Amino acid sequence: MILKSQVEWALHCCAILAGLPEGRYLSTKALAEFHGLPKEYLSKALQSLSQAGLVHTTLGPSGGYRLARSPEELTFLDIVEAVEGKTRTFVCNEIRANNPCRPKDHCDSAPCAIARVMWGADEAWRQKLRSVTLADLGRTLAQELPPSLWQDTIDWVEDRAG
Amino acid sequence: MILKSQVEWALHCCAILAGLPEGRYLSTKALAEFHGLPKEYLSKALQSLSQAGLVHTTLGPSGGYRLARSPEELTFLDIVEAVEGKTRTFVCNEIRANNPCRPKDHCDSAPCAIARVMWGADEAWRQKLRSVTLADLGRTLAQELPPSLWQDTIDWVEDRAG
DNA sequence: CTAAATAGGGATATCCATTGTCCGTAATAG
DNA sequence: CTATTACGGACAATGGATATCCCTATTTAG
Ligand code: SF4
Ligand code: SF4
Repeated sequence: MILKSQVEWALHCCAILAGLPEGRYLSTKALAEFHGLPKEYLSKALQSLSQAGLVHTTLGPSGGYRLARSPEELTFLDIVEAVEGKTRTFVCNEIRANNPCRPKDHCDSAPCAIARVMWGADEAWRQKLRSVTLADLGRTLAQELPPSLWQDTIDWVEDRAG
Repeated sequence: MILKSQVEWALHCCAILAGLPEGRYLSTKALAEFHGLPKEYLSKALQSLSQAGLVHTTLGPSGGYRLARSPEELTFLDIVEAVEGKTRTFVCNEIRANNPCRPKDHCDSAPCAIARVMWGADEAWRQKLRSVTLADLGRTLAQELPPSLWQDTIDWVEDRAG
């Protein structure tokens, strides 16, 4: 059970978009070149972000993507769920219904204990992702990256932004 | 990103094994019939449990599986990791290495901030699973299931146990 | 106005993990 | 000895993830 690589791509792209000057847009082409990713396929991930309403887009030359909300209001969970979907990682196939001892008219009112535990763990995972915003990530990166690399990256983005 | 169904199967089988009288064994065949699952494939899941040391096995007629430890010492995480593996759900492909601004001699000492957040969420998920034991599950089930069904199931298992 | 660049989306091919089946081998109980 | 079992290797079927290609509508640059 491994998250799709599109999740990593989307997170990186959002991290870059978070540093974009107000009102500017960055194209799929620029994002793909920056990360060394296949442009067409990365486009699918960005479309997921767009459909989820996390980013805003414009067409034409100098078009592309920008964040739809402030980095303070965009969490890791938003991005992960946009790409990976909101389905819980544990699916219950109701195999308890096959229990040969069970009377035919028996009807289960509630999800069983096993499913509840698994869903609880799933929720803990989501809660952790919900607790970190893009703004938090930006602060950490600014602290940890060598200042020159950080500045060069900002310049590169600004240069390619439409 | 969805857990394999073998995880659900393994959890259900362990729940049954937890109710097995001391020293008795329950075969793949019985477990498969009880849950309405393909015997050969369920066998793979049980082999995973065996390789992880969670269950003890014997061969021959009246052979099968029993728990290797007390239900108090067996957590959901043990079972999930035995079947699903211990690999973290977020894999880092080091796409930051493709950043065109990065000097060629640059060497990343630590995993980046994005990966750390994702791995933190993964750990929260595991921690939650680690906090529930098979004994906890047994107590919940005994409380929630209709007493007659509970008793019938115990009898069925006892009848099929070698 | 025209041409180039862009997001979006459908169709398709490839790869790979999951799911499932089959069979041979060694061990063990009766 | 015989039936039953766990175990493991080989293999097929399925489906989701990955990746590419191409067409369309829209918008900006010139
Ligand atoms: S996880 Fe619970 S609800 Fe789902 S099949 Fe198993 S017993 Fe039933
Ligand atoms: S998640 Fe972090 S370590 Fe992994 S590729 Fe992205 S930046 Fe690099």
